[in-house]
Amino acid sequence: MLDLRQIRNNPEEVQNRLNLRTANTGVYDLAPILKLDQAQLELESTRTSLQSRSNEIGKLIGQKMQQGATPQSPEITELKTEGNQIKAELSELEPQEREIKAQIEDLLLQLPNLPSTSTPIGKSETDNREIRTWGEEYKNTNPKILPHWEIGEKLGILEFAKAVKISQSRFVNLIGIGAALERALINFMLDSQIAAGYLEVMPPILVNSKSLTGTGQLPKFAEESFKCAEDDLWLTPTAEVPLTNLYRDEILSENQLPILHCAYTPCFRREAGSYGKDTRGLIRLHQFNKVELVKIVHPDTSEVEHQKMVKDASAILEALKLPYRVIELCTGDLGFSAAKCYDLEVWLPSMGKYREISSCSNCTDFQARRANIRFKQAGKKGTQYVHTLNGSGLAVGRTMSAILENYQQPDGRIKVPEVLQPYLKKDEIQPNCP
RNA sequence: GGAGAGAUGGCAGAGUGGUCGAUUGCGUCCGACUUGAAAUCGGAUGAAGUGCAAGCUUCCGGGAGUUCGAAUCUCCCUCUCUCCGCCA
Repeated sequence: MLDLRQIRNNPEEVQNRLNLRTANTGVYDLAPILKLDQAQLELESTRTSLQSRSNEIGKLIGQKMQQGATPQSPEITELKTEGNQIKAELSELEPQEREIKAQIEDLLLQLPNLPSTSTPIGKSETDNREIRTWGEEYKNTNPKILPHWEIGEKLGILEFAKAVKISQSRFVNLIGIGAALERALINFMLDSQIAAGYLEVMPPILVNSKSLTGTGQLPKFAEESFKCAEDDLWLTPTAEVPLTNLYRDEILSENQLPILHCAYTPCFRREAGSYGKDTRGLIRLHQFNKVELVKIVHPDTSEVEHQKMVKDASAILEALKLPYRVIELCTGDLGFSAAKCYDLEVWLPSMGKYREISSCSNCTDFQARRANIRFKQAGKKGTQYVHTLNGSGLAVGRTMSAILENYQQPDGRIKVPEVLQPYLKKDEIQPNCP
């Protein structure tokens, strides 16, 4: 959520920065908010002075009664009459003001974060900026390489058809060594991030509406998540939701910061509107595994912590010797809650291109404001909003697909990345191997 | 699912109609003592809105009501805990 006072005090600047997110202006319009805000302030000042007099009357009556006045005495009845008049006026004003406040809140919840001033300006993903590439020498150059879903089915470790029978398209069964490889990846990723200083959490995977609102998935992107019909619970689309909301409505002390968490969870996405895309393989499933990183930090440190988080995520790719590149998203491609975002993209030989495998966002105070996560500085009055960051470390299924392709040998065997061998207790995967 | 109890400031926990944003303890901060620290002692310390400020207003799970006046009384809802049942 954006700061209403910032909108009020610098409407043009906020509007301009919002416009950087879209090719056409007018998508985000502050005018209705400004208008409602003004009306609310006027109502508030009237209401406040009425309430002030009402409080005064209450105190006066209390005093007079203690001094011996009876409830029937003229001075008391006069005050009571005035009190009742004020009450009548307030009963008109209060609902109006509440309604306006609710409208403002609704509108604010629809607005995305302001892009950071350091985010490159651009309209779409084609304007994203490549920061660096890594691991050119590890790219698989075999011209007859099979896409991961084909080699996976051939090896008997990925199975798609029966997943459709069990649930729907966009689900997969991992079989035998395939399941073991997924587990190995999860464990390796978690162990690495724990060593990097993140505290592991295994959170609830069903989360309530407040949590999804706190991190920005609601109200705007309700159609992206699976909802449980009978309860106010949703299947979490990313562990960012439970991890960040661990601290919702809390006032932390400065010395608790930074807080670093990692978590493995399955993630669930409806993928509404992406029916034609990535229909085969592990790239775009309704359910996928992910190891997530979340940081709750002091605002002064969020940029540094963001850079570190990108390092922590890319360390996994480097340990696995998977070629990747880092791109910085432009203003037009930025996610709803992010002010600045780096994507890690892994090389997928079958597609001949890099595909997103991690997205590391600095959400500045945007989620903190929605989720009401603040901290107190010792000896300082008041509270400040923390900054929140999140990043994948990494998407497990996409990592698996990158391994099945980049480590694919001409005879169809898959070499197991060295760092995974202790986890998998194998150095290669071949057809029907146990 | 049945029965009961509860929800108060960073935490614990008092407060059953009037000056209560709320006793107290812990925590935190400042100071004294000390070579330093601990202990001890003294003082300060909730959040939010608005305003240049003084101030004013709101907030005791959420909503509605009674009243001149509600943390306190009434009703509804949500959540938590305990016991029973059921299941893992």
